[in-house]
Amino acid sequence: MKVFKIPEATVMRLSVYSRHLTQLIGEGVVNVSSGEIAKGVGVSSAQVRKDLAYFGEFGTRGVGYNVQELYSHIMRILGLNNCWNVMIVGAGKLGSALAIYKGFADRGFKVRALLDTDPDKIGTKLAEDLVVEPITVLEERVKDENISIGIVTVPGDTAQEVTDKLVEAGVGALLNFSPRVLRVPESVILRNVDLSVNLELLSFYLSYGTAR
Amino acid sequence: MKVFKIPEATVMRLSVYSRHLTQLIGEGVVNVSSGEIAKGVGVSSAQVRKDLAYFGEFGTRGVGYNVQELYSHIMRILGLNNCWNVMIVGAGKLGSALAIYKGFADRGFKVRALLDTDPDKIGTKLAEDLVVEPITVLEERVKDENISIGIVTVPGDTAQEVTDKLVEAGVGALLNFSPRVLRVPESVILRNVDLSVNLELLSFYLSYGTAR
DNA sequence: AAGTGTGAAGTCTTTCACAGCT
DNA sequence: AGCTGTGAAAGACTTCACACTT
Repeated sequence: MKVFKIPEATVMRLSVYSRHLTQLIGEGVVNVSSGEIAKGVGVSSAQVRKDLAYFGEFGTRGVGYNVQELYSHIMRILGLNNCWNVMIVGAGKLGSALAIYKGFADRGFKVRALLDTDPDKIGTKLAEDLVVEPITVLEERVKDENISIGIVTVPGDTAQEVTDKLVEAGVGALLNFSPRVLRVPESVILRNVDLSVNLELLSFYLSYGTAR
Repeated sequence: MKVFKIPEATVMRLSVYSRHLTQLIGEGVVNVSSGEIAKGVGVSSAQVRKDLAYFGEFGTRGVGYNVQELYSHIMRILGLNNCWNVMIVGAGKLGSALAIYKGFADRGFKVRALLDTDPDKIGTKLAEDLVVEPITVLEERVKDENISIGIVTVPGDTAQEVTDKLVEAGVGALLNFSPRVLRVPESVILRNVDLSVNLELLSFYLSYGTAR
């Protein structure tokens, strides 16, 4: 399969489309047009078609898309046709919240381990099969549980250190919630979810708007 | 002040630059070049200069930027030279975690209220001056506390309802953590932080990578 | 000599508009 | 008649490269 460079924005929209389709499936809708999807998720219909066109022809001209079929295609494209094992490092409020976040489990992301350095947190039971463990078991757990995704929820000053350990242990992708720019090898996929940046964007647009 | 359309990416990078500058200030650095900032945050030096150029000329040719001065400029640009009052609706694990997230307070975002419908959660004390309140006080609290930013951390099925209430009450901007596409009037600023979308992006790139 | 500020070029992304199926 | 799939056009963003200032 020759894959052209896919815009990141396209992949993110696919994820959104797929969730909209879940909803349509729940409502028993069988067919849907690009225009209807577009309306449902707030983009243009041409955008929807272009996004899908990167991966093939999933619709029928004059008719639209079969909801169930399109959903399956997108889930496969996103690599969500089977589970991913996840490790979270940092069992603070945020890490703990993410560890039991239902939205992840629903989409096939299984949090297999939650680590921290704080002795007070170690041993805390968050769910039937999830107990906070010391960070010393990181490498062992990554290997035993076949972890491919690491989530970093430690404070900024230890984020790079934790990242290095995760990379060293062989994790292939990282989701960084710390407010630091992390350095990883080319081969490791990194995404930042900077919560403050998002609020600051609102701040900017609020300021700009009121200054008018 | 005639403001051209500023790319969203530029605003997000400014936020990142400002945090990098905080670090430099801590280290006692007085001057910094666009190249050094670029290296520190992982973008090109031309990008840094271009981003700043949208807002004025802050540097000295041949020398660079005064760290403290540039920091102040960026903070003002971002509207962070004074506080923003924030309300969080949804006191689940995520909402509660965000409510006491230090990263927000550090940057001038004050969480003045945390609401929920669940009687079991109402009354829970999260901090000295933060107790979970019933959602019925939403409008009153928005007005009394002069709330301009709402954070939505309720499950998807009530997200639109909560959003409507926040908009009705007069909130100017929303940060949506629910996995739903929200409808808001043109005048209200909306940003989505879809946690699953970010993981699914990793899933996609992992799948694509391993399929090679 | 060093490093900013910026038009111009290049690249990437979205929208347009219509041929081609059903 | 309706809606997809897609080249071509438009638009947005990034990088280049260099004149200009200290």
